[in-house]
Amino acid sequence: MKGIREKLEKYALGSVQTSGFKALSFRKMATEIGIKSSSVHYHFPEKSHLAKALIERYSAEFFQALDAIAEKPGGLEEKIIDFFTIFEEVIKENKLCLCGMMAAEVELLNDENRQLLADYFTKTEQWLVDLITQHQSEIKSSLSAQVLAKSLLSSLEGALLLDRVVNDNQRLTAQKELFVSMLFA
Amino acid sequence: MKGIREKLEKYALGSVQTSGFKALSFRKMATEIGIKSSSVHYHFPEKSHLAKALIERYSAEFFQALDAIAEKPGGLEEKIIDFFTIFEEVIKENKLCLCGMMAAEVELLNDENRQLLADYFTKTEQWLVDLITQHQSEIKSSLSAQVLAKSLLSSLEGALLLDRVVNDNQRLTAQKELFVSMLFA
DNA sequence: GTCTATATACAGATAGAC
DNA sequence: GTCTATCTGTATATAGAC
Repeated sequence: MKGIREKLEKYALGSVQTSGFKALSFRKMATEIGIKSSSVHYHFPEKSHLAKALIERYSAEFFQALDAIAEKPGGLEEKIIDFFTIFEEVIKENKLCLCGMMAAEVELLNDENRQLLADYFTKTEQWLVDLITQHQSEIKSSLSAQVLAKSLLSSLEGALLLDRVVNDNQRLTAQKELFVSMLFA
Repeated sequence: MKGIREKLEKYALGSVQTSGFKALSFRKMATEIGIKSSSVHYHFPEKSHLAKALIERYSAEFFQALDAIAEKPGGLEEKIIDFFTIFEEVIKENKLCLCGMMAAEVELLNDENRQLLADYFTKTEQWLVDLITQHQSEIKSSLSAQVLAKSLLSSLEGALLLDRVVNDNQRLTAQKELFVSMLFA
């Protein structure tokens, strides 16, 4: 079947966003999909290959969503709020951003996957820098676009991390209030 | 020996802050300290007991550091910068906050340890709320102390998470610049 | 308090049949 | 592509000697 690899990745993605990469086993994946663990190894010979596939897949879908935000008509405030919405959807499912989760486990990853993870963060920051720069006239902050971008992304990842533990979304809400107030109020 | 438990906790703390709780085994702890894994079970019958000891120990030392900041003479800006410094020391060692790391692994913890983890974050936020409220006249932000506290703590945890992956401290620096600018500039 | 020895379960990974 | 079977290593945890 062509769909098996797809099912494996889908399940693995949700599992890692919930419990982390270390806690995911080929046996659990196999049982969940209804095949044997040796068959999972056909699709992903080593677990690091699965990690790579997950980071690449998650990154591709994420940057596609960012492109959609960038291309939409509307001002910066609307686009920033759309950016927040991506993270709000994640916490609603009691998950973390895949790359935020794997960032905690970075010491367990090989060099290639560490680089893919770093790329996810730096490219997202660069997307924010470009967005802010294009709408520079709409904001009142004197901080550089670089500082705003790095602060915004790490603030959102941290808010997800803590909100899931405390079981609300107050930190995500607080971050939104703070950035909207600082940039547009 | 009385010092064995101490050595075990010290090693475990550093290991979890680096690689996470799931990746730490009683065997590694034992080998590191120079005893057998069965002896580790004498001190911590189950792994969850170790998790509890680590969270409680880390929290106690952290809140002690917060008390020292609160009792020191000086204005709010100085105290907030001292708060940042705690996190800067962590990233220098290429580690995460213990509770930030375990927040990623919260689904693997039992209810008691989840509660201890949630307490760490909410108590720290409350400490920040109290601090900000006491120095309300020194800040220029119109945001509530609650929003500022939740935003500040989660921003710092997120900055640690991302800086370790990208292998610099630019996000921690950006957060400091943003908060100092927003509150005091 | 630490040891040896062991129980039981699970991990990633591979060989070879079909 | 998936299977059975298996290898090798590791995990948490316990029993009982010293």
